Order: sequence, then structure tokens, then C-alpha cells
Amino acid sequence: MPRAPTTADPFNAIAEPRRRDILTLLADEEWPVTDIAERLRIGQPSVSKHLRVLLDVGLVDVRREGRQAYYRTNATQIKAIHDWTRRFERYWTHQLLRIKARAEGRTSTTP
Amino acid sequence: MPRAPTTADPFNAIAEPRRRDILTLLADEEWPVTDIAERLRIGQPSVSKHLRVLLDVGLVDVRREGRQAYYRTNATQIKAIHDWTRRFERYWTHQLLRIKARAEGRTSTTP
DNA sequence: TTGACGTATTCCGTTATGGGAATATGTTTG
DNA sequence: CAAACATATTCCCATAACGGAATACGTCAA
Repeated sequence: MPRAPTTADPFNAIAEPRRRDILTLLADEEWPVTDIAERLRIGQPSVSKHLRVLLDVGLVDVRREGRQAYYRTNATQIKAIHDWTRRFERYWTHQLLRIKARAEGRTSTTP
Repeated sequence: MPRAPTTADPFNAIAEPRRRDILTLLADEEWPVTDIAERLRIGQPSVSKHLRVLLDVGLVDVRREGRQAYYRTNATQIKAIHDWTRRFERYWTHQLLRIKARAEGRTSTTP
């Protein structure tokens, strides 16, 4: 069984750094494809392909106007990832506390 | 250029659902490989391979004791993902407000 | 209509996946 | 030492990624 397609879910979609860049860029305002390509220094076909993936997963929305396509981040899908990671929030907090405690020469159980 | 290896970074590593399951299981306490396989109904070699990926990325720690290897989630790497998603927090909040407003028959600009 | 423009898709080629089965490595026990 | 046990690795294979180049579409302008 090969790796799941990038369009399988938001987790797979955001694994690609450039797609994360695109999502960040499109968070505040919509942009047409060419502008995205210019700003991020990516070839237009690549941008189109990345946007295709993001669109399939629902991470972006499109607004077609004439021959241009304005894309914009739809953050609701990112929430799913955020919610998953949030369950570990207390662990890295504890880890930090432990590290801090060790650095100060005392154990985490005796604060 | 193919897709980045799963060991490239935590984003790629957690794209696989079973690896997320493993991380969730190992969050509270350490477990040996066989126990993980039993609890999650995955073959032992598969578990070992997933753990290998997670270990390379630093998402788990190991404690070897005799012939057993106790793995445990190291959540500090998950924080990187959490931090990235957190930057979009306000967007889905706004989106929800917009949806709610629309459902109540008023625009988001006139709350 | 023809041509220019903006976007999307297709065709490469290289690389990696994840599962199962078999096997290798290392450790404990009798 | 040999057998049992725990874990790791290798082999096999179908699937798919990503980038770049070329090309196909759809739309707008002259």
C-alpha cells in the first residue's frame, strides 16, 4: 500500500512546504494564480497543481472572474489539524517544565 | 522531484494516520512494540517501521531494556505543527462567526 | 477571427511509500 | 548451547508524488 494521496486529508496536503507557504499567503486576502507564482517564486503550473490539491481537500476556495481565478485560504480544515495537535499541548508544557527544573538542579516532582 | 520523505519533518511524519494513532497512544505512557501492535491491531513489522520514522523525526523517544524497547511520544516536535496551525486560529473563528451570522439572517458586518 | 493572456492539464523521470512475509539481530531462559 | 522471545530489517510491488516543459482550454481585446 503506497502513501496516501496528498488529497486524502489536510494532514497529507500540508505536508508539502510550498503548500503551507501558499496557505499562509492566501490567509489574509485572495490572489490570482500568477501573483502567487511570482510572490513565492514557483512556476505557474506547479502553483496550479498545488492549488488543485488544496482545493480538493477544501483548504482553499476559488472565485472565478473572467480568465482569472482568485484563491483564498479556507482555514476551517486547518482547525482539524490544530485540534489534533492541541491534545498534546500539556505534554510539551510539562516537558519544558521538566527541562527547566533539571536546569535549575531540582526535580520536576519537587517544584 | 518526488514527495519529501516521511522522515523529512514532523509534518510529513504525521501525515500517516497510523502514526498519529501511535503518537496518541504513547502520549501518556511508554509502551513496548508488541503492545502497541496489539492495541492498534497493526503488524509488528509495520509498527517498528512507523516507530523508526517517528524516531528519526524526534516524535518519540526510546528506552531500551533488555530485549524490549519502550517508546514514548516526545511532543516537542508536535509543537512546531501546533504553532503553524495556530496562526490561522482567528480565521476559522471569523469564518464561524460569518456562518453563524448568515444563519441568523444578518451580515457579518452588522453584528 | 486572430492573437494574447491566465489557468489547467498532460507527459516525462526519479524517488519513496506502506503492508505482509520472511529473515536477521539481539536478549533471556532452561 | 539451544530454544524462545522482542524488535528490526529486507524484499517485493502497486501507487503516486513533484518539478519542468509542452500543451490544452477558456476568455478578453483588437
